[in-house]
Amino acid sequence: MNNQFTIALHILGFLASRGGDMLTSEQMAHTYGTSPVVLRRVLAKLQRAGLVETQRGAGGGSLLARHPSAINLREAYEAVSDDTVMLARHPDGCAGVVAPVLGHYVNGLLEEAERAMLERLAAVTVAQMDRIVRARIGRARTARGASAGRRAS
Amino acid sequence: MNNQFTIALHILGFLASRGGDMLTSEQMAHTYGTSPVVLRRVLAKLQRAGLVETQRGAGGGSLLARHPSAINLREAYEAVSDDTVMLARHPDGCAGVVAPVLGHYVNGLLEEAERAMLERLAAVTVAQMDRIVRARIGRARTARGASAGRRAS
DNA sequence: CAAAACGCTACCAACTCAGTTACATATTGC
DNA sequence: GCAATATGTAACTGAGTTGGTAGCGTTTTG
Repeated sequence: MNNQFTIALHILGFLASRGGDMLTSEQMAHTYGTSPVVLRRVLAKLQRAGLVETQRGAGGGSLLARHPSAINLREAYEAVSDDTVMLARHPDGCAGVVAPVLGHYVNGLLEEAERAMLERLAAVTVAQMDRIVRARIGRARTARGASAGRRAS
Repeated sequence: MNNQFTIALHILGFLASRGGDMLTSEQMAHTYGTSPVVLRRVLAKLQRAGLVETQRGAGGGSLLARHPSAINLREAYEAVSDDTVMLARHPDGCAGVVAPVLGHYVNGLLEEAERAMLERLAAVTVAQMDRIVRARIGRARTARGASAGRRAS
């Protein structure tokens, strides 16, 4: 469920970059380099979480269910991670006096560490992501144009 | 390599709780609920990272290589995670104009999110962990004693 | 030399997961 | 209604991962 997060970010970022256009799973799968079915598996989770909407049939596809500024990356992570934790937890039923107490404390720590990561993800919205990607593409384009101009002159 | 982190924390915490005693992999494996070989696989990594020292032969075992206050949990994590990243990265070779740029940016974000988690882990030392576990065990003991006393009276 | 303990390799069973195939369903446009 | 297009989903497969086990060698103690 970890690679799915990367696919989810691709979907959200790609949809945002098209500014409201509907895109088919085929298109998104191709640009990511995977199969439409794999991509749709992620799309189904994002849909269940209310982040995208999809329409079936001819001319169908998917688009963002909310404004890009109202979707943060933590939501995307939670949409694709089915109740699994990132860091494995200490098992129950450890023997002795120390181990069970230690295990309980460690589990709390692991939870905190994960929360730190999720909060970092929550601080980024799809809109911010889109803005930066657009800027980079624009910069690359002008740089190319400038160097082409220099080369031409 | 993720469950190994939990085992690593068990090892470090358990060794600290014994205050410098040498413990065999058998003892530590039993309290965690796994086999000595599995535990030694983690022990080998901790040893390579310089966190524990082990002695072979009869009467052998392992102990912390440094003072518990000089070992933080991030070191433990890096000792057991062999160059693997926690969050899968965006693949190379995406098609189109947007996807490669988006992928590059997303990878930076994932790195930041992981760093946030590691920094949270780095803020905790084995000594702090040990102090809290000791306190909890002590509290549980007095509570048991008090309720036993109340019951007896 | 025997016992205890680690070190390491090889192998197995279970699990996960991306990818593929196949088929059902929904929508559009003729 | 029919054909074309797209999603929805289930089943299967092959690769990779991992915890557990067994076996053998090595080191240390007594």
